[in-house]
Amino acid sequence: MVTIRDVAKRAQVSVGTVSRVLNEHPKVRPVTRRVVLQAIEELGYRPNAMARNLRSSRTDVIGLLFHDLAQPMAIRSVRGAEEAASASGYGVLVTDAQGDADKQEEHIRRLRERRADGLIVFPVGPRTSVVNAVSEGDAPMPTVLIGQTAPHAFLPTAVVDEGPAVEEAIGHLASLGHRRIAVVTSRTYTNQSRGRMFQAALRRCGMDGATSVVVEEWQDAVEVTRDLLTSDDPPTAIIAGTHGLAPWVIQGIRAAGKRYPDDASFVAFGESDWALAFDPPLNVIAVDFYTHTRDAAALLIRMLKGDESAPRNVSHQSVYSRRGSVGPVPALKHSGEQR
Amino acid sequence: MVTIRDVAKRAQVSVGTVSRVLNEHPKVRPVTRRVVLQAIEELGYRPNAMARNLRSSRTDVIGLLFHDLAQPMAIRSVRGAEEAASASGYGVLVTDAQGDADKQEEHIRRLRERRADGLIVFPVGPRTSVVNAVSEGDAPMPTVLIGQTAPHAFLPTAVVDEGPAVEEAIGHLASLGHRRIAVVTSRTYTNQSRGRMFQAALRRCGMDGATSVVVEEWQDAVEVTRDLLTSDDPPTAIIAGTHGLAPWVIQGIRAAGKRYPDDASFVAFGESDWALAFDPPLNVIAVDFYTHTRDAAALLIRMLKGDESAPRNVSHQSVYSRRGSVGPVPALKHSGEQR
DNA sequence: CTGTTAGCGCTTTCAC
DNA sequence: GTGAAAGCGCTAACAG
Repeated sequence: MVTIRDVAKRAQVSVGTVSRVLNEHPKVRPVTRRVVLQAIEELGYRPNAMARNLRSSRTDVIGLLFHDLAQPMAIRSVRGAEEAASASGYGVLVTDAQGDADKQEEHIRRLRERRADGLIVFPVGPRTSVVNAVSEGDAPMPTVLIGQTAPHAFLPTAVVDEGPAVEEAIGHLASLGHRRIAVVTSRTYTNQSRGRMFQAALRRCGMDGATSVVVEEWQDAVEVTRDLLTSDDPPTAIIAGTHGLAPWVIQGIRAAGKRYPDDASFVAFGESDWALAFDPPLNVIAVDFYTHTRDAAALLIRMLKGDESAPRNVSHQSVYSRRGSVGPVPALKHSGEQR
Repeated sequence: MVTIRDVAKRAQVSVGTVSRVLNEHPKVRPVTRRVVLQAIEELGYRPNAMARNLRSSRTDVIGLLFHDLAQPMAIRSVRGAEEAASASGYGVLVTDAQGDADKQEEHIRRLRERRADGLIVFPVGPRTSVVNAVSEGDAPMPTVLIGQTAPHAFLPTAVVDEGPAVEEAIGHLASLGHRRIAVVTSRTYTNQSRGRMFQAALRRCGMDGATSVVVEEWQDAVEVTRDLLTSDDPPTAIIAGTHGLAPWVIQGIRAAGKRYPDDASFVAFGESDWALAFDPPLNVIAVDFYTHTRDAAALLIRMLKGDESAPRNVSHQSVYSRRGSVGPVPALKHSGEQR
């Protein structure tokens, strides 16, 4: 392996000088600089990041910890983080808690051992678990939380503000006469604060709440949806709490012998190209996780660089997109089957 | 920061001994071991991976380099690699070449500087570019290529064997009378060897080739598909060369005022839950990239651990799933519109 | 401007 | 079994 000493020898300078040109220190004579650069070139020298890390106690790596990497939004987040990180010379270490708070803590612990410079977390379970894990030890690990609903008191947060979009969606349903709504969610993504916000919105629109079903595996949503729709008192609208559930809910609607939006309206959280490919296309409540996580990573990196003017939180609003999967409740249409 | 010296002091032993218990060296007296462990516990000591790395010249990190992280299969691969790595105490650094061979080389260079222990690459452009970049310098970086069609001569390869599935799909189409096929692919995923294999299969089935269109952006597939289908001599079957294209092709079919499978058959490369949610569901040619990349990562890790009995390549076959998006060519159905 | 030097925290001989 | 000591390759502080 070719080290900084080899370069120094070849360039007839000291290692200190080589280090200086490597780190773009201003006080290096242009001639010296050129000689060193040439030696580096000739030797094909690559600085050893490990040694550099040890010395500077930085790794230029940020951790990206997911509650569940199987969520369709995850890939957009990975891309966003990778893009922001890459642009600043950082690397992104991706880990997956698989919906398990214990795994989440274990991953945080590992990332601390690896001395990741910072961390972005999509939390699973109570946030305190994350807070404890990142602040464990002497120096807490700089962390940006991906926030559900509200910023966190201790940790900088990239908040996904779903409130207005949810209100709008519920209002839309209410205006079309819907009173009985069912929400299907997955075990790996149960967001309590969203649940509360949701219930509040429902009440405000004159509904007394929604049936909520949590499925273990996404495909279980087929059966769950079918049963819901074929029950004695079926909901008139179904909401998929996570984008991964949407294709299964759609199959469930079909399995019940129904169609949206005529027999039941359908709204999904999350967005994908597929939502537009259906006929009619799907109404969704979604935030752009690519941008969101890119901004979260950018914020983290500003923090890491000691940028005092960095904001404490960033926020993006979810948007409710009206397409074709929501319609009036069947009862209100009476007979005559329009459309 | 609490270091190994602090632990040694507290446990009244030397740093060497602490290091030994840390590394589960067999020759440590159980009593000593316990005392050290206790000191570690009390001090909340976490070994510093950077120092360890420098000393052992291993980082326990593998790089995962994508040709295009926006491909829907990417997330499955990330999960597979993360799972295999995590299970063996490795971390996964994810990078994205965004369809650009130069970026690919740049990322490989960066990963070498970071001293990633190994690398998994979904190559973009000529493989030689990857081979050069990983073998640059004194010690080549252990690398597993994700293979398109065939294993590589120099690098261990995780081969996606698409041959039989493609043959079967083409045969299926041929048996239903299809003679004019169009393939829509994306700029960021153009696989030359697949193209050749494809043409060979077509010829074998008595077709003289397929129209092939490369789109710049996925959504361009809408227009392209519509134009194809409304031309004077439209293809009777459309193939989406990448799963990300499928929803757009579907929209294109609709934009042309047509329906699959009646007016044109449709097959997509790649798989997703959405393919099952359509009515009728989509025929696909796909390999399980979760398993595939998990196995690729496992192979890499075996290599890194010096496992001589590790196979040189691994391989998974693509599968052609017949669902409902392929039917007889319109002309053969004459009038009478069955179904 | 440049050379010299002292470690960063850990693993790993080499003695005892 | 355990301790002492020599660095891994680099950065930064201090002289000059």
